Amino acid sequence: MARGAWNRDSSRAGEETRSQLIHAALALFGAKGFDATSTREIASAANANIASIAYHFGGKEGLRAACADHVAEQLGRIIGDVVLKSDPGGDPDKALKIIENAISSALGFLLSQPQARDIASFVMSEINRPGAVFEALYTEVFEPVHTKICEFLGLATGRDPKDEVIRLGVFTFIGQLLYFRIGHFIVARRMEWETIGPAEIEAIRSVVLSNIRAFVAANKTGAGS
Amino acid sequence: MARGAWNRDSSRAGEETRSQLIHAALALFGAKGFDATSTREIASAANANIASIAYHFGGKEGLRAACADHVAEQLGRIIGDVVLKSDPGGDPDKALKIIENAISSALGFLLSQPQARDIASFVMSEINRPGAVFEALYTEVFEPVHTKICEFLGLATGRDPKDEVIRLGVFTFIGQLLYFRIGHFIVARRMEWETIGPAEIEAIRSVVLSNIRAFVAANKTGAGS
DNA sequence: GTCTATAAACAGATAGAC
DNA sequence: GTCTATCTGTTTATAGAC
Repeated sequence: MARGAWNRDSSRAGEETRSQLIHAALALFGAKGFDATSTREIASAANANIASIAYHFGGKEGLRAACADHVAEQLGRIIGDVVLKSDPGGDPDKALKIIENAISSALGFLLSQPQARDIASFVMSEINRPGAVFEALYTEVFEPVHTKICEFLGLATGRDPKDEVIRLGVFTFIGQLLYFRIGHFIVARRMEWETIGPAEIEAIRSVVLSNIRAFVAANKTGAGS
Repeated sequence: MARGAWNRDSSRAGEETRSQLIHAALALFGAKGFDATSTREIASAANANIASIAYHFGGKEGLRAACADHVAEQLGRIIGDVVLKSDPGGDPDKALKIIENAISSALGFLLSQPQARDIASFVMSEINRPGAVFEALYTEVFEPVHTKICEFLGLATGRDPKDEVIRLGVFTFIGQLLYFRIGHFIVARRMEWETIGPAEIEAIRSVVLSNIRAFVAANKTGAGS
């Protein structure tokens, strides 16, 4: 199924409906899962007609693909732009600072934006499903962002960005971030937090950033290895 | 719906069918999701009849609950026993060693056992759904294991196990582990690994354990804080 | 306990009026 | 582009024979 090749949308009203369908679908797919969400629910939530899904996206699968495109674009703006457009200019300290900023803003987005939960759930359910959605997310978001952070981490530690330790290290950073979104309820319960607000995010950020600095210190060339 | 209160299973054949249904369901729920899996598929995979699900579990929801019980029991044996029955005897070095062993075996289980993928997927989809399944997994697995590791980490760092930094720190450990299961395909693609075998697991283990030692070093009382 | 057959509800897709 | 009405297939649950 080709993505985004369904309708030419000659009118503005069509674009509006199309957009509302994507947003409603993303929220429902994220909250309940793709299979558990019926096209009737989506249309109802988007104040649109059931048949409009087939008209705009060719069917439920087309809507899933459109959601993936939307998510890739969103993530590109939120994470990608911050990371991809930063330039440490060869300064290791600046490189570490950029990584810290990227982690901070990613953490803020993941834990304070209501839409982040649905986006994260949607992405999480798609990254274990080999297919067009995975390919789009990987090549458009994961690969470029990971590569760029490896570049910065390589600079910060004085190692080759392609070094296995660097590439795996970046994944351990991402894992730490993500868990506080995935295990949201577990964390809140165990920490005895009613909600995860600014103060709680700050506590998490502090620990994660400390871990990243510890990684850099432990893996710096000349400082042991 | 009360869990496990459906049938008394007076015969051995009944127990056998019941067990096969749980195993088949867990594999399918994990691989495709609860909603995407039909009771027909489950019955077929378990070499049982469709009606047997209603007979043994009262319906599809009862089967989900039975899977949760089975998973809680499994995780209790695999992770829980290793962690819960270790005793560092007040020695900080031994405490760190126990944590390292626990992380190592959890990593081994997550990345090399075929069943781990389905269990992880199943758990992942349930921890964002407040309900009886979440409660069971939290009180029977997550809470006791997390508390115990906090105890060890407190001993290793010389801090109070209830310290916010310790409790959050343990979550960052778990996040690092889990990501290599959740982001399996992303990691493999980016690392240019065909599969994640013993050698690859060893590389991951090395980085994660190094991070944990760096955490302990950075958060030891007397060593800065 | 296990089976077949079927009921009742629901899914996604589509034809055709407007 | 949007709507109603409907087609076709599938779902879970269940009744009842064995």
